[in-house]
This record gives sequence, structure tokens and C-alpha cells, in this order.
Amino acid sequence: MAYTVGQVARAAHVTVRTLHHYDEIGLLSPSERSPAGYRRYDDTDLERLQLIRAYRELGFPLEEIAEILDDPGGDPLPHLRRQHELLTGRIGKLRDMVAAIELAMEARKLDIQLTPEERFEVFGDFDPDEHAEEAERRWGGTEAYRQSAERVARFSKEDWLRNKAENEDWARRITALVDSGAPADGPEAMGLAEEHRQLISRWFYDCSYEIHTGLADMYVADPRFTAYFEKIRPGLAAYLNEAIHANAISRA
Amino acid sequence: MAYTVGQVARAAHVTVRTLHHYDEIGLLSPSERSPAGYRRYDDTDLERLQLIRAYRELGFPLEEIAEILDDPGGDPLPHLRRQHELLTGRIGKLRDMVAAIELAMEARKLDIQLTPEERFEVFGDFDPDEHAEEAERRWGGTEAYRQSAERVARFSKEDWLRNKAENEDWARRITALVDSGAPADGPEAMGLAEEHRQLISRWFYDCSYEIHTGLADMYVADPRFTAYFEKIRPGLAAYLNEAIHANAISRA
DNA sequence: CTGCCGCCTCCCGCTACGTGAGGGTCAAGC
DNA sequence: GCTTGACCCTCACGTAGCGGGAGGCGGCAG
Repeated sequence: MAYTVGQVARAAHVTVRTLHHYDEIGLLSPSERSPAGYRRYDDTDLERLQLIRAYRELGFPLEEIAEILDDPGGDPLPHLRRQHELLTGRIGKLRDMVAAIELAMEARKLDIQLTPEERFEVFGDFDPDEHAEEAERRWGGTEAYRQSAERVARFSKEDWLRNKAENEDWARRITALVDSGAPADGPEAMGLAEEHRQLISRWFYDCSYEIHTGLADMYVADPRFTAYFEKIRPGLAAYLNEAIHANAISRA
Repeated sequence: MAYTVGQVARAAHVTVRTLHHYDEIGLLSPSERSPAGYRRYDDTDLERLQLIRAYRELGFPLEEIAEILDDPGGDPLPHLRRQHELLTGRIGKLRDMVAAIELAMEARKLDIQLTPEERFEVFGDFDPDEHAEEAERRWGGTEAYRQSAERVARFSKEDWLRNKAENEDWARRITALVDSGAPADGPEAMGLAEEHRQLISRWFYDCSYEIHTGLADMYVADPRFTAYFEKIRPGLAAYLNEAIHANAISRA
């Protein structure tokens, strides 16, 4: 009972190229060749191919299939467990992605009226190496970022406008304070720093003092943030940075 | 405000190689080069990178990201929807795989005592091109296969033994019938064919007359099945084939 | 001037094949 | 005996998204 590549391919629903490939990598080499060099598969080859395809349908990589099949005494159960974990892990990641997409779609609906600055505030950011942790929190789909994204997703048009208004109000007051010449580590500045922290906590995510000082450092270290604040009032980035630090220290 | 690759890489949590890659494929080319050929990224480059990373986290391929970003008037919503579908589709497939693995693990627990023939009966099979449909049903994780696998997964040791016993009993009786010289389209043969069909339905999956005749053809067309029956009794494959067809016709 | 770090440009490697190119082989029909 | 057409063979490049290394400049501190 010998079969040609084509026959085997049709029977097992794989392409001829696939069989060539399995032969190349030594996963399934036909037990014989015709004088002309044609591959000739026999029944044991077919059995092996059947197993290969079964494992492939379970998502195993070819190399691991080879391991399993070439260790006839070995137990495939550990492999199965590993694969199970791997797949469930992938599912988790994909689900996160789907959730993120849904958020993005929600956000899109309201996005029209958002200024770039607001989007900048809501979505990810750049941050120097020193704040890798904070970056992880915001980028990596971890707690604070997710929390923020979840809340943002539920924002109504009015929420956005109120958020914006509060922000602008705060910006006006701190601008006035800088203009007045009040020290950055004075009580008024610290009060506005605290207000800033609570603003973030209320609208986006729980902003601890630790996170807040991290943000503060980012405001001076990252030119994009710096630019945002400098545009409101030159010198504001550094001023706010100092105020936030002073505030955090005084509360500790 | 110009940044080197290394600075950008650290800030955005990507590798230098990644930035090189984006440059190579034209997804993100630094807006300037130093006289020595060093890449120099400016703030707009960073913004673009930020967007690129955001879309990447949503699972978009780089090429599509380029499309989205290079069409500033375009609406990303359709892309988001497409991606959402794509991801949910992948999740579905992965879930199927996980389910299949769980079945395989269950089966493994009982597998020790299964003869190769039984496994051959339970798990996939080979079938010539003409029965692609049936193959799909059994291989593709579709209804009959899944149904079978589900039931098999719940088989106890005793179930296996009873199944085996019933099978052997049936095999003994049809062997005797062939020996007796009774015609394959006679009532006794048709009775045993029907019994065969109900055996499958009871133990594995709903076996319609259509599926049954498909199986019957496979028994003579596929040498592996043929061998299985020929080992029980030479000539049985063809005999059973005829009996099943006769039975199916008489019931139609 | 020397060291060292960072930057550059190739270029191979990974998965599991798809898709030809260019050329023999086999059974059938004339 | 010769042609045709289906089938087979062996290269060998392409895929997505980088990882990693070789070999060689550039820039800056001591």
C-alpha cells in the first residue's frame, strides 16, 4: 500500500507543499522513494500524519509535535497541559485587546469634540526611562490605565465638557498664582497641586501621591508634557512640579 | 527637540531594532538625520510613534496602521470594527482549541487501555477526496466530531469496556452471517447494518443514513478502514458496504 | 589618545508553509 | 513510438515583526 504525495495530500486535506515541508524538517519522511525519486508513503506514514494533524489542530508547533511523536514512551499529558495554559493565555490577551478596541470605538464616538490636548491627557503618554513603572501602568493595560479607560468609556458628552471646564478653571487659577509671584512650595500652590491630584483621581484613576510625583517629574522631563504646560503659562511645568512635590511631602 | 534612537526607544519602550524596522518599512522615518547619519526624531515623530504603539496594542498589523495614520481625514472606526471581528474570531478558534485540548486530556486518562483500533475508531480518520464533507465533519471540529468527542470524554472505564464488548458481539454475528453465505442485501445483513448505525449513534454521534453510507464507502475506499474490517473477516468491508447501502435504501 | 558607549548598515534567523520556476516521469491515446 | 497532460522533483524567494550579531564609525570623558 504505497501512496504518492498527491494522494496523501488529498486524503489528509493538506497541500503537497506541506508534505514536502514535513519531509524537509524531518517530521514526516516517506518510508520509501521510487526509483525516480517520487515520495512513497505507506500506512504507518499515514498514521503518523494523522497524529501530526491532530496535534496541529490543537495548536501545537511542529517541533513540539516531533518531540511528542518521537518519544513513544512519553506521556503527552504535560504537553497538553502546557498547551492549554498557553492558549488560555493567548485568549486572555486577545480579550484584553477586544476590550480595548471597544473602548476605542466608544471614545471615537465622542472624539470629534476632543482637542488634541485632551486626547493627549486621556490616552497614553511618553515618559523617560526613570518612570518605567508608571509607563507600565498606563501603557501596559494595567490597573490605572484600565481604570482610566473604563471611566473614560462611560463619559458622556457633558462629562467631557465638565471635565474640560474644571481643567480650564484650575489652569486659570494656577496661572494667576504664578503671576502673583506666590512661591511654588507655598500653601496656595500646594492647594492647587492637591486639587490637580484630586481632579485626576475623580476623572481618570486613583492618583496616589506617589503616582502624582511621578507625573510631576514627567511634566518636566518629557518635552511633550512640558510643552503642554508651557503653552498654558511659561514656567508652569517647573512650578507645578515643585508644588506637587511639596504637597506630597507635606502629606506624608 | 531632537532625540536619538536610543532615547526614543527607552521612552516608548520599544527596542532600537524596532525603530530601525519602522524606518525600513517607511512606517516611521525620523524627520532628520545628523551629518553622521544618526537618526534624529522630533516631537511629531514621537506623536506618530505613540499612535503606532497604541494601534499595535490593539493588535493591528503595521501595514494597516500605516494606512490609518497616512489617511488623516479617514475614520478609523471601520478599521476598529474589522479588527474587533478579527480578534473575536481568533478568540473563538482558540476557545475551540482549548476545548479540544480539554477533551484530549480527558481522553488521555482512559487511553491506557484502548487498543489502537479503538482509538482509530474514535479519533479522526482518513478519507478520499469524495468524502470531503464527512471529513470536514469529523476533522474540522464540527458537529458530529464534537458530539463524539464530548461523549467520549465522559466515557468511564466501564463504558469503554461495554462499547468494546458490544462491538465484538456485533463483529462475531456479522462474521457468522458472512460465513453462512447470507446475501449482503438480505434482511439479516441489513439488520446488522442498522445495528451498526445505531451503535455509532448511541456511542459516538447521531449517525444519519446519509452519514452511514458515507462511512460505508469509506470502508472500501480507504485502505486503513478496509484493513480494519478485513482483519476481522476477509471480504467484510465490501459485504458491510453493500449491506449498509441496502439498509439505507430500504429505509428511505 | 584611549576607552567605552552608542550609532550605523548589512544580513541571517524565526513559523509554517505559499507560490512559482525549471525540468523530469508516467500512463494514456494516436 | 511519440505526444500530451497530469503529476512529480528540487531549488529558492516571500511572508510579519522584529531579535541578535558582525564589523565599523562617531562622540565624549578622562
